[in-house]
Amino acid sequence: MATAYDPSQVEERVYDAWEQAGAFRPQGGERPFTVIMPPPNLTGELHIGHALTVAVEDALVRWHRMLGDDTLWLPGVDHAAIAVNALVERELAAEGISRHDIGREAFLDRVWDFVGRSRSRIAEQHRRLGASANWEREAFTMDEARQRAVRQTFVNLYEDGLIYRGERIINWCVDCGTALSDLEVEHDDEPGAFWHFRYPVLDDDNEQTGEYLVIATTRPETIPADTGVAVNPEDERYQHLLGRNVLVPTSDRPVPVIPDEAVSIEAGSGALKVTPGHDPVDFEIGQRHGLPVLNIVGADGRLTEDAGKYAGMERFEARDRVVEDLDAAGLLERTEEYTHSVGHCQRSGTIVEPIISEQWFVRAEPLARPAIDAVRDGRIEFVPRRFERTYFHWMENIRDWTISRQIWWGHRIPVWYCDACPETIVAVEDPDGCSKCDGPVRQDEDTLDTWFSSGLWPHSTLGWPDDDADDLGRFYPTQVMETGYDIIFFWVARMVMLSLYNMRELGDDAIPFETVYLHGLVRAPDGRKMSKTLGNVVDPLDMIGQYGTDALRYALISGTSPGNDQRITDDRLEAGRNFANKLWNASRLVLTLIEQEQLGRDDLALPAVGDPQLLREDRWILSRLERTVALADELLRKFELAEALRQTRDFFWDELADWYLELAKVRVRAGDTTPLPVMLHALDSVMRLLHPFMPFVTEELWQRMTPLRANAADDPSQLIVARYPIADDSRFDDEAERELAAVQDFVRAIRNVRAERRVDAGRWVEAYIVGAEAAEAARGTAEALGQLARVRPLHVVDTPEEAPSDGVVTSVLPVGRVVLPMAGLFDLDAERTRLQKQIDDAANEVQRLERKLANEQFRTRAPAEVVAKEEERLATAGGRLRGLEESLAEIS
RNA sequence: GGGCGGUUAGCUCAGUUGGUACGAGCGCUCGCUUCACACGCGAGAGGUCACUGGUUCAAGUCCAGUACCGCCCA
Repeated sequence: MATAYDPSQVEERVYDAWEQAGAFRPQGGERPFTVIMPPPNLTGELHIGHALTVAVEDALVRWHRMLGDDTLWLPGVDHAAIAVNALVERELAAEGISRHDIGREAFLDRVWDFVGRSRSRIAEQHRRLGASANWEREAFTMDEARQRAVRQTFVNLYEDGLIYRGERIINWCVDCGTALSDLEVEHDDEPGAFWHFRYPVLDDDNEQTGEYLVIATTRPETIPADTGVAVNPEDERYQHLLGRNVLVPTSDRPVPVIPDEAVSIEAGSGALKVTPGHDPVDFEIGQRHGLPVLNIVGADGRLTEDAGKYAGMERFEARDRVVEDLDAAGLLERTEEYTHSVGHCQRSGTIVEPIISEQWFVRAEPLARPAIDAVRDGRIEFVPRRFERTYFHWMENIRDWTISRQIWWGHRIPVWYCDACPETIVAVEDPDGCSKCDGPVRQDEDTLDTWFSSGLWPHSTLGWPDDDADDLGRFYPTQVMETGYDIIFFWVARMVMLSLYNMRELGDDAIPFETVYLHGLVRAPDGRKMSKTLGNVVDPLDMIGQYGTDALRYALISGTSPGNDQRITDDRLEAGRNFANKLWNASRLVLTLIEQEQLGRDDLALPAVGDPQLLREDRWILSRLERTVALADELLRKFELAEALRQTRDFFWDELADWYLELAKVRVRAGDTTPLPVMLHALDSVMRLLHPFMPFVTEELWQRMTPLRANAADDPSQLIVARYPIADDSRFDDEAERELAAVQDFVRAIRNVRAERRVDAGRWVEAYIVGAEAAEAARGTAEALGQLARVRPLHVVDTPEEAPSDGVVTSVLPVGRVVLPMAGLFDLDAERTRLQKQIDDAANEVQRLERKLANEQFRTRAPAEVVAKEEERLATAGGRLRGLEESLAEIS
């Protein structure tokens, strides 16, 4: 074996072996454990966030697979309609053509080319990350099965009156050339201006009275679309103007002054221009007062004919021109700097334009109600819990969902219009002609929001709506949906709504998943969000190249806690690599020793509980192992992955490697091979415990060790499908744990004295251990204890009187004391200072405890166990103090 | 404007039902080519748990408020 672990020698080979063995397929079992992977976008490479998703989901999946559950992790890819549409349009633009030049069919051919390449790349990257996903079931939001699911859902919703078409004010992205839902608009505060314009007031004959109504706006370019001016009905300043008209200053068009509660008296001048065609709030005001709607911004962001002299101008250019013109006309009263919230398209970053447009909508409220109930009554649980509030808040204030998009890549809306009659046909199968008059039909040009199809993911991937979908019955509802908290609304909420709707025949089991586990963002080392523009993105494949997949996964898991962001730094990756290397070397030690001793399977069977072959340190490490197994199980069940990993790591490194292997080595060198079965068993368990987190190195080492194990015949040939450890509490051994804690204390105390007194690290010194009740443990482990502390000869005695008191350095511990004759190295002053310092510490401790126990309130109100514990502490500290004082007295 | 989260060792972060801060990794100091591992071993230093007040025998942990940082929604 090499002296260091080299991931590049292992990972690819191990992954292929798993896949060839069919280990990623559901293996059968009593309970299903299903996780549907959040489908990455078809665009681009996997980023570090995907790596976290894989690390967490794969850990859960591997754990459940090893528990013997019927485990399915179903991977897939999302077609990312707007993004991919734009990407291919950019490719075309580079060739100097637009999608309209080549037509819908040719355009989609090009997209499908791209799809093929991109999907295989994503799958390949997942393999590098070690994802044990069932690739045979890989799904795509645009494949045939998913197309059927989308159409069926659309038709059902339409027939139930939950999908409608209408003219509403929607968010329009001029760059993407499509409508967007509210969620796809991101609001940012931006510096802008508040322009105060004068609107001439008219009398009853529509003649100017010479009075002006001042109106403040951040969007002067929309003035030509004003169809009213609103004031608060309570506003004293404007009572006389109600019912009058004012002149729209760009257009010399009279519009009425109307009262509306929505207008704030304090904001601006207290008068609001009403532009129903270009503002959602104004749209509602306009509806209440029957104001006409003018649309003056076109789909390309340029002003339309209705904008009069501004027609044809780009919208922001028009803004400048309107300001200039009105200023020149003396109608600009003043300009105020103003920071306001501006909506941007999530994809393109372009400022979104609210416009009136005919679109398809989902009536959300009826779908939201059962979705609220499912979480309210606990059928679905969020981890961490606090996100349920966020979910409720959104669901309870839900608005209708704009689902049509004016792009070509995506699920085309399954609606046909008859050319010969007014009939509209909504159907799963393409109709041959009009169902009413048999005339020719045209399909709606638009496609659906990507999230409409991803909202069906938990059931569409399992075969819905096919009646004979075995997977649906076997794996639905799924157990865990693991994803980022940033897509609760986009995705999680919609999966709940649409799954409950489509699967409603199942009653309480219609839920798409039982638990929603939400991870946080992975940030750059400086705490900022990673972004391509900042240039601080961490590419997971680079990290794998440098440190190995296990190290990357260790770094991600150890830094994650549900719902919280984390930073990824080289430190963590190094820690992961070092840990893998430590596992490698500990295993190398054990394998080498077994080889040297020429032990066979029969010699390596772990002795049963109570077998005298097991010494106290054997019983100790086995006890600690079983406690770690119990703890890891408890933590994993609570989704506390980082803590489970840490506890296992600590057991392995701080107890097994640092102490047990060191103790055992001494015995083996002395010709006692009985620690080897214990070492082998402990390492075997550690590999199993860690496999979900660090699958490659554990699989590799386990396979090297397992042929040696006596009960290996019960095991499969690969760790990935072996059994996860279950705590055996008959191995718990409080006595051995107490005794070994004492041994560790003795060794540490001697090492501490040596370091403090600058004894050369290699030099052997004589020492006395005064053990009291720990004497037996010290005698039993004397050989190893001497080796670890580099002590020879070592005397274990029962009372202080049996140890020398002249020229010695003493440490008094709760479990006893250590005494080191220092001869030439002895320094009386230094020893007095040493002892005095220990006395001070002990005295402080005694004083603190005495004070606490003297408090009558504490004695009467605190639980008896707590009081007893404090009393015990006092006794120990008191004993230690007396011992120290005796030692000091002897040398004074 | 509403909601949520954060503020614990120099840095990044754990601390689940209130009972001596078990803290961890990295960094720092000192010493080690100890025959598994320098991707290592041993010994150390380092914290008024943001602030104020309250509940309690006892608060990093519960309650009220303040400050700063971040996120989401309107």
